[in-house]
Amino acid sequence: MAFRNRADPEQEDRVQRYDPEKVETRWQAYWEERGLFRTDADPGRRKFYCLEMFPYPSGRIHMGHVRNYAIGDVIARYKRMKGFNVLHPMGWDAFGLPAENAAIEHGVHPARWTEDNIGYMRGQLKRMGFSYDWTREVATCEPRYYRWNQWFFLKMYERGLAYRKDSLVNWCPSCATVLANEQVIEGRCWRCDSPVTRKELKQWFLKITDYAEELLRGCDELSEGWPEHVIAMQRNWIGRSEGVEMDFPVADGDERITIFTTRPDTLWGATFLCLAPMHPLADSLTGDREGLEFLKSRYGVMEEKHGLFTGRYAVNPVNGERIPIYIANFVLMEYGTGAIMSVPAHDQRDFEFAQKYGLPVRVVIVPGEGGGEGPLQRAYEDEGVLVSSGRFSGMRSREAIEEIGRYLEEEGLGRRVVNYRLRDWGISRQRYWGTPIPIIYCERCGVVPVPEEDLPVLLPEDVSLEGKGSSPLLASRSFVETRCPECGGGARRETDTMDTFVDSSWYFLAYCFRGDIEIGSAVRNPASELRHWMPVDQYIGGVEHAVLHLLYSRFFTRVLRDIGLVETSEPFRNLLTQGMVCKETLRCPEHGWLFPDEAVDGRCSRCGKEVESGRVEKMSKSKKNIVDPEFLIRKYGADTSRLFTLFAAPPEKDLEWSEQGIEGAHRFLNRLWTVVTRDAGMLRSVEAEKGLPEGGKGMRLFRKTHQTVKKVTTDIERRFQFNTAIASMMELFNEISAFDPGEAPAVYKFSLRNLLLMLSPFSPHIAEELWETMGERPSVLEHPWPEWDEEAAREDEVELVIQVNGKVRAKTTVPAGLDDREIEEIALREPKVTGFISGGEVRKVIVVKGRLVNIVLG
RNA sequence: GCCGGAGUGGCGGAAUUGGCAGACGCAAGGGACUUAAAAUCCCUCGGGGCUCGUCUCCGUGCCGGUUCGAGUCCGGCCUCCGGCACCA
Repeated sequence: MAFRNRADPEQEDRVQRYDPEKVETRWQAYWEERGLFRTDADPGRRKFYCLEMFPYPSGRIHMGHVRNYAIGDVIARYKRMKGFNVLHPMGWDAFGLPAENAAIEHGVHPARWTEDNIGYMRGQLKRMGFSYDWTREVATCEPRYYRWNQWFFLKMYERGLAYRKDSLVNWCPSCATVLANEQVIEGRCWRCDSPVTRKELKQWFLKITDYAEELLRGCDELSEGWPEHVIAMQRNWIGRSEGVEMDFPVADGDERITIFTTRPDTLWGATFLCLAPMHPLADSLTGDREGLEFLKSRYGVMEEKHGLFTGRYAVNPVNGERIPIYIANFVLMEYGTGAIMSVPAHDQRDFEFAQKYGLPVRVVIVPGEGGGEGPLQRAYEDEGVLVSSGRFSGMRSREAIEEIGRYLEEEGLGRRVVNYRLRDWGISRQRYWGTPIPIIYCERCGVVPVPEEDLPVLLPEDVSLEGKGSSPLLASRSFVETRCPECGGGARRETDTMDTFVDSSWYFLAYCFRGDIEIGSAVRNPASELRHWMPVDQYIGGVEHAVLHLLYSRFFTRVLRDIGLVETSEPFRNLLTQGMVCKETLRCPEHGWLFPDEAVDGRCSRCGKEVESGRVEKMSKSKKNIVDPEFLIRKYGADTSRLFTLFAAPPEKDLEWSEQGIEGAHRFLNRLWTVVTRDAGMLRSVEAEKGLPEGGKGMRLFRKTHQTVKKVTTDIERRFQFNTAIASMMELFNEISAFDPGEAPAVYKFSLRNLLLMLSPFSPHIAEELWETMGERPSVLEHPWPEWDEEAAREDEVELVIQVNGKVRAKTTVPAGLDDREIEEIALREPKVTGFISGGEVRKVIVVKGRLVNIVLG
C-alpha cells in the first residue's frame, strides 16, 4: 500500500475536488485558442466528413440535440485520433415559421430573434465541448447562403425542373396560410389545431418525380450504410407500382377517359367509372355545378364516399359494355390519371361506393378451386382465377395481368405504365421568413427568371408582420415593384418564399467552403473543395427526417450532379438515426401536466394532490416531461451529460431519461478523478509499461487493458455501440481502482493512460485534465487512438464449460490452446462429470475450442 | 389494412452471427467509516426448492420445429412502438 492511504487527511486535502465547470471551461478555451478543430483539405490524409443534422435556432438546445451531437462528436474525435482529416461543421437551419410567430407575438423582427437565438445556442454548444470547425458555420437566413437557393432554383428552371401550376394545397383558415403536408397532423393544423381545408393556388414545384426511378434504385446502393427501416420508408414513399393505362371512349361523344389500374385482370368486372372532382372532363360531363362543388369540398375527406352520376356512359373497350360515369370525392387527381375503373367485386372502396349508390357487383375472380358462391359481404381483393372474362377465363391472376397487358398493347387499347406515389415538391410558401423565389412577372413577357447576376434577391427588412396570412411580401411595394429584366417595363416580383426544406437540401455542400460559399465556381471544377469533401461519410440525426429531408437531399444531390457540381449521387454514405430522448410524464388532476420539479414526493407542489405518472414519452414542452441540458451542465458538467446519454442506450434506440442514471455516470468520472489526482505524483514519475510483464497481478491488468482497447475499438467500429464501449471502460477502471499501484507502477500508468485516451472522445475535458495531471503532454486528443496487441490480449488460461446432454455440469480452468482430444480427455475425467456419465454410453463429444465441451450420452 | 422494428431481472440494457443468459450501470438490502448525515468503501442481489452446497429444478412474450446444444435459426400466434394509408 505504498501509494494509497484513504484515511490520510493530509492527502485528502491535497487532492482537489472534481469541479466540472472549472475543468471544462479551461479546456474549451485551450482548444479554441489553438484552433484545434479547424480543418483544411489535406490530400495527404484520408478525409472523413462527419455531419449532424443542423438545428433550428428555437432558443435553446434540448436533450435531443445533446444526444445527436454527443454521438457525432464521439465519431468525429475518434476518427481524428485514428488519423483521419475530419470535417465536422455546424450551422443553423435559420428560416422558418417560429421566427415569424415571435415577430407577430412579441414584435421582434425575425432576423433579430433568429440572430439572438443563434448566439445563445452557439454558446451552449461550445459549452458542451463539441469539436466543431466554427469557421465554417452557416446560417441559412444569410443572403450569402440563400442566394444559392435562388441560384439552384434558376438552374432547375432552366432544365424544366422548376415549374408553376395550379394545385390544391392544405389551407389553415385560422392561420390563413398554406401548410406543408408534414404540418398537417391528422387533418388538423399543427399549430392551432383547427381543421385543414383545401384551396386551389398557383404554386412553384420542383420535379422530383423525374428522379423517382433513380431515387428508388439508389436505395440498393444505400443498403450498406443506411438503416434498413429508413430505406424501407424511402421506397415506400416513392411507391412504385406497375399497371396499365387504358382509354374508355365516352358513349355519344368524342371524349376519352384514361384510367390507370394495377389489376387489368379485373377489367371484365368494371361496372362503372369514377373521375376525380378536379378531372378536366368532370365539368363538361355533368351539368350539376352544385353537386360538383359539393364533391370538391369533400375531396380528401375520408369519413364518407360521395358520388355524382354524370348521366353519361363509357364503353368498356374489352367487351363493348356501356357503364355509367360517376364523379367521386375519393378519387385522387394527383395519382395515376385522376380517373379509375371501378370493380366493386374486387376493390373494397369501389364495393362501398357501389353499395351506397346501388351499382352492380360482378365477380370475375374466384379464389383457387371453386367456392366464392353467394353475394359478397366485402370485396375479394386477393388474386385467384378469372371467370366471365372472355378468353382469359380460367387463367390465374398473376398470369392474366401479364397476358392482358400484352393484349391491350397489341390491340391498341392501352399501355403498360409505371406510376409513383411520389408527387412533385411544392415549394411555395405564403410566408415572410424564407428565401424569395427569384421570379418576375411581366405583363408583356410573362414569367421571367431573375438573371443570375442580379442574385441574391434580398428579403426586404421593412415588412410589417401582423399574422394576416397573405404573403407578407405583398405588402412591401419596394420589393414587389420592379423592372422586367427582358423588356425593362414595369413588373412584379413573386412574393412567395421557398419551403425551408430547400435550405436543408444542400447545406452539407456549404460547409465544404471556408468563408465564401463558392458554388458557382465549383461547377465542373475538379479542384473544388466540394469534390474533396463530398459525400458525407457519416450523417447523424433523428428518424423524424427519414423521408422528407433525406429524400429531398438525395434529389438535390442528383440534380447538382447533373449540373456538374458534385460527382456523387448520394449525399450521405452512412446514416445513423438516433432514437428519441424520452421521460415519464407527470400529471396533476388539477393542474395538468407537470414539470419534473413540480412534483415533490409524488405530490403536486402547488395543490398537494397526488401526481399520476403517465407513459414514458418523447420529451416535449407540451407534456412538460423535459430536462434542460443547461441545468445538467450546471449540476454535473458537460462530460457527465455526454457520457450518460451515450451510456444509457445504444444510439439508435430510444433513451429513457433517468435522474439516478446520470448520477451513476457522474460517480464514475468522480472516482476516476480521485484515483488519478491521488496518485498524480507517482504517475508522473514512471514510464508506462510497454512489453508484456512477467506475471502476477501486473500482467493481468496489462492484459485486461489490451482486451479493453480491443473491445472499445470494435464496439465503436461496428455499429457505434457506445454503451458497451463505456461499460467495458468502467470494467477496466474497476480493475484499476482495485489494483495496488505499488505492485507494478508502470502497468498502472499504462492502464490509466489508455483509459484516458479511450475516454477522450466521450468525456473530452476530464480526459484532457487528467492526462495533464498524469504528466502527459496535452492535448490528449492529438494523440493517436491506442492499438491493442493480440498476443498481450490473449488469455493463457480459459474456463472450460462441461455439459452433459446440453446441461452445464461442471466448469474447470484449463490452459489455452489445447487441442480437441486433450479437452475431451479433461472433460471425461472431471470428477463431477463422471457421475452423470456412468449411467449411459458416451455417444458423441462436441468440443467448441476454448469454450465448451458437450458430452452426449446414447 | 400495408411496410418496418422490438418483446431478456425491480429498471436501463449485455450476450464472437447457434455454445456459461443477465456484462456494465441504476435501484434495493446488509455492513464499514462518522457524534450524525452526505460522500466514499466492502458484501448480497432472476425465481423456486432443500440436506444451504463446488447442490438442484425452472427461467429470454406464447405454441411448435430444427439441432448434441436455441435469447439467437425456421413455422404459426400474441402484445407494444414507429412509418404510410381511399395511391386504384
